[in-house]
Amino acid sequence: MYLIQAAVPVPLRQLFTYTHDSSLEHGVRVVVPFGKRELVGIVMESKPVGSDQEKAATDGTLKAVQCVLDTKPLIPDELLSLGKWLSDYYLHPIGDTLLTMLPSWLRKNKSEQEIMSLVNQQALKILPEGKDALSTIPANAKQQKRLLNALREKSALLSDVKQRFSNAVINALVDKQWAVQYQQNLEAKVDWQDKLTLGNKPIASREQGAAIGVITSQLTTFSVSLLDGVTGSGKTEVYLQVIETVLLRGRQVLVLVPEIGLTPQTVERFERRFGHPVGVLHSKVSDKKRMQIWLAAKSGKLPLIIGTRSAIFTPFYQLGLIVVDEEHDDSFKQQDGLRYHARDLAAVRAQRLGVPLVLGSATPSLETLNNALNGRYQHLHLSARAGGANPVSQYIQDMRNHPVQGGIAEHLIEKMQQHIQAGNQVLVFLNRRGFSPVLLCHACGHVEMCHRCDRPMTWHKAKRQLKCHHCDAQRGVPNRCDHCHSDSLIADGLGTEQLEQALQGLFPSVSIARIDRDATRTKDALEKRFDEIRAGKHQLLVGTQIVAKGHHFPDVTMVVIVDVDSALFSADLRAAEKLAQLVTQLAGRAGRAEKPGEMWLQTHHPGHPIVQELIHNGYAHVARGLLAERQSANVIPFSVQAIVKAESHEQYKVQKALQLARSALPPAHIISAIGPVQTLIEKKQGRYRMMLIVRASSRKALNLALRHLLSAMTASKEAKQVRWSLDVDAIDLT
DNA sequence: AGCACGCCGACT
DNA sequence: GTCGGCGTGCTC
Repeated sequence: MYLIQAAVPVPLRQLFTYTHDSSLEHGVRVVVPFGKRELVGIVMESKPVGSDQEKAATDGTLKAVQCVLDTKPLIPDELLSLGKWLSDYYLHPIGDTLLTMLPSWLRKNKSEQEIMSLVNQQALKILPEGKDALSTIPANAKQQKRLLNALREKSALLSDVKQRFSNAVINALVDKQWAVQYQQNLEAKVDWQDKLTLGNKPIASREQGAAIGVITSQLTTFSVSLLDGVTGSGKTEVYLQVIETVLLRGRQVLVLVPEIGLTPQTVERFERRFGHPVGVLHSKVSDKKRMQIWLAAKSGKLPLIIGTRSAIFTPFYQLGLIVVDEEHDDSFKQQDGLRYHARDLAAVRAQRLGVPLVLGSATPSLETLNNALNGRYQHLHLSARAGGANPVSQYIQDMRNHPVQGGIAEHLIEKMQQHIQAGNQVLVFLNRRGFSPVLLCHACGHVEMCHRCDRPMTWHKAKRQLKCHHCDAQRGVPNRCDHCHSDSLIADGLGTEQLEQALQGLFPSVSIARIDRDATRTKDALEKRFDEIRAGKHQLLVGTQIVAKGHHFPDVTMVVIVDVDSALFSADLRAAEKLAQLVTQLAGRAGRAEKPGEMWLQTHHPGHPIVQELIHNGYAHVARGLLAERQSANVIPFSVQAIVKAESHEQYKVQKALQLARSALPPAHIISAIGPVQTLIEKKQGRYRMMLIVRASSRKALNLALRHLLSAMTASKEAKQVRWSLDVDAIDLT
């Protein structure tokens, strides 16, 4: 008799022990009874029954494994141990962690046969008659000729062919016996190495060459390189050439991209370069396809995987390199359930496998930049822009006492008019990230601050009060500015919708395109909107974050950033970093060499160091300045943090639960706790929300403290009455 | 998370 | 007199 410890998909931080008449390997899936239910569990430990005590348990308290789904483990040890690490680090239940990591096919009660049948794929290959026919094929059979040509060098999976050719074309080739369908075993030995088309590459610039050289000289050990290069400096070419070297050595490559960055064009570029299908993973890939790619990557059949966040959980036969493009992008952090950061996890995986990690960005996150500056990461620079100098000049619009219409300075409205009349596009950008309205003096720019925390007070319109989100101090709204005694106190609070309306009033004959999450719910709607913009259907573009990601706007010659101040005076300590990244990304994406553009930042604080640095010295300087501030305030990345969030219909319950959480923490000299304080969005769907920020100087101390907190929370009645969650390395304060 | 048990209000 | 509301408790 054996004791089997299994991870079961429930939100409980423990394994469950079952009995079985034989030993089971780690990673084997089993069906186990669980309460009144049957669940698919994953074997984590297996040992023979030893002590009498254990023997007694086998015929009493323990239940038996119901059935074993796999004859050999489908889940490799590497993933299993990564799962354990994740569960420990993010303090997330192990069963749910594995659930998040694995394709849904493995979590459902799918038999081994059913899963393995996926690796026997229908494929299409050309016959000698087909090759002969290529020269004699009638001119009107265009598609048939195209498909034959595609098959000439190598056969293709039927599912891939079907995406590009109709059934009629495929059937025609089979009927004429020019091509034949056959079973291809995707688990067969690695065979792509000699099929790659390599060497077809542009000559690298001196800087690119240097970066490629540094990375490829150490492909057999763990290292992290930050590829720090402005938009258009050719980061992708560096990736491609490094990837080529890795593939040549028979190793696989994983490329992670932000959610919005994975376009068909990107995939095509990789496929064209290497002449081999790429495994593509994102939220829209079907469960079946996902399972296929998972198996193909695991067996070594797929040389290259490109995917979003969750692709970091792909198993590999022999991984040789991980690339994370646009590493600063927040979409790499999962915001619910297992709140992992794919970029951080990429570093963990690369280290465990002893392979290099390349992080690319024009605007590196402060976490990554700090690691590059302190020498933990290699810092590789690409400064040259392929098309010459940055075509966008940046200016400050001083808003103090300046007449404003619809949130835009009159001076800029005139300029916008000129640009539109010249046949160009104008982009009006509203920065709403980490937005919390502050009380601002329109005459002098003074912002009402908390006397205790020296942080801006948040304006609560309904309660007619100012509140500090750091210490919960509050006071009434003053009538006059504390500083210059002017009575023109204003609160910013414009949304994209209102902005669009106001602009339509100002420019009645102009077509306005709104680009934000609300207007473009689906990815298709977003693509469609971008196509319209490229086609010149709209002259005025109004957008949020989303426009700064991935897309180029060649006809935009003027960019207006409406509200810089809300980022300078945000309760979110990352707001300034995000603003700097946005402005820089936008500047890189608007205009082109022969059509120089201008960018305007509207602010009541023209002298603010962040604004000044951004305009005159660029992101790299701002980022270093922000890092220095973070260091003196001893916040991330100079300390580590986690956030406990709670919500309930009753506000006092939220307070109580988080206060209990706080009281479970070690003393203040080890851990500093802030809160319970307001979340940036205080009430959502009728539920009051608050958070407790927990800071420590080391990951170890934080982890330990959170374990105390967790055991107190799971045992307490107060916590059971609220919805609560724990977010290690949290970046979301909403 | 599910899925039970359990003890109080409006219905055949 | 039952049906069903969701509070509390357990799952090897």
